Amino acid sequence: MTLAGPIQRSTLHEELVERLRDLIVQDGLKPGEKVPEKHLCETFGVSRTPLREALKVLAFEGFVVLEANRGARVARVTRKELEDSFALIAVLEQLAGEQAGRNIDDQTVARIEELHAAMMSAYAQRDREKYFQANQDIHLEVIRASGNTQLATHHRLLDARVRRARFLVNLSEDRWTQAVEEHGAMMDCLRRRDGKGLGQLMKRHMMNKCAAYLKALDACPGEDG
Amino acid sequence: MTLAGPIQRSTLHEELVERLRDLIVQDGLKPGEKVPEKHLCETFGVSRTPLREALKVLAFEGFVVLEANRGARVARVTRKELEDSFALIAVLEQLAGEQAGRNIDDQTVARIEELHAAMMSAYAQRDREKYFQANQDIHLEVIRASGNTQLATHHRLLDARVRRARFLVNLSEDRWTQAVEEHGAMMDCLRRRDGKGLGQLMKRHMMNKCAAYLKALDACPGEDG
DNA sequence: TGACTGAATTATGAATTCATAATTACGTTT
DNA sequence: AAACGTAATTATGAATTCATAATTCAGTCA
Repeated sequence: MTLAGPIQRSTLHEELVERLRDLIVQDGLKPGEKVPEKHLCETFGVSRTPLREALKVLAFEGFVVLEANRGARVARVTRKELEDSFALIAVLEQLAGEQAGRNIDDQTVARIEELHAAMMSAYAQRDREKYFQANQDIHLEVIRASGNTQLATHHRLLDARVRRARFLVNLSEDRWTQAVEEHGAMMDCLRRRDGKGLGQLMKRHMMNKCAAYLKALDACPGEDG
Repeated sequence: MTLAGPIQRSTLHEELVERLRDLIVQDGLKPGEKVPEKHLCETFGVSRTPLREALKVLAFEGFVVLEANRGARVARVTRKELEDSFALIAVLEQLAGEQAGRNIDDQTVARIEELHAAMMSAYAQRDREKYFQANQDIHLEVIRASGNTQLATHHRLLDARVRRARFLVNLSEDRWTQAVEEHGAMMDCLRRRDGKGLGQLMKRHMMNKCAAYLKALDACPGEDG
């Protein structure tokens, strides 16, 4: 996982947006810290112009806060904001489930079955990394299957917003078991093309996930207020 | 985009984001047109740097699309995107209604009562301008009352996305009557603090609004594909 | 010794400059 | 005259420069 070093892509600022966001999400830049423009320019090997364009985008996404003539600070994500974001993600996933129930094709269901199997295998092996990846992919596939591109866009934004919390906490054994059960129920709905049921399960699943994160964050000292 | 913290309108690029978005929403720049950087710099009296920073933000908001080495074009909002956006707005407003039912205080209810009265009076006088304003304010108050800042942020984004459609079509007499009835029912729920009911009504209200816009756009030639 | 003032330093917002990619215009060839 | 290829023009992405706001730090005075 390389976070520093020279870069190349179509436009510098796009790449910088990704890099900086990763830096923040993966806690390379701590909340409340001011973003050191000069230093980042040197580590990335770019001038200030594309970096500042990237900061404008990140400010819009909510990862940094711009203060007039005082540059950018990494945004503090409060517990309340986390709750709010999860509440939104929950209803977005509910909608995704509902619409996916109507629009999904057999091929996509088959792909999700595969991902689900991979996830279950990762669970059996207690491979957190693999589990998270498969889990994430399943949610993304359902969202894609909803056919609602706006939904996908906003979900991506919100997901990035809570990803740092996900990075900080380790899910408990109990929650893991519960999550696996929930995913099993979701697959049942998907096989029956029961969008309404799937939507409700996904919403509930998200709310449970939120509760688990908040509980874990309580035990994580120094995190927000 | 955090709503908290000190407001800074003191930077050029922020002002430019607003101005350019208004330009697009109010059809000053037509969809598909390329954004004339140089010309806009002259009319706004700024250099290219802040303008380009603003374009990056607008690209992430979805109002323009950036093509590598070919600058920015005004995004085409297809009928499908409009439908998708409205579907999202609908579930967001549903959530807002639900949460508002729990959190709202008497003072806010009173303010909404006033706005509702103003809206009804505008309806009686067939004053579209006033009606729209009061209508918009009511929705915003409910969203604010939900206490969910993330919800407010994303709603604002989506609303801007469909605002151009709102700008283009004139609501029909029938739809107007229907909308007023729906708002009446919403007020009833609000008085009873019935969040669940309010949420359902708001969702339905939005879906009806969407249907009305799409129908009106069908009669509006040259609009999307 | 500690708080306050003002100069020096640094960082930031914005303009300008520069290199290069893309588009247009023109001339050649068939 | 039409199509292709090349040169000139234009527009774009990024670096650099510049003016100013903010911060730091030294020196002074209580």
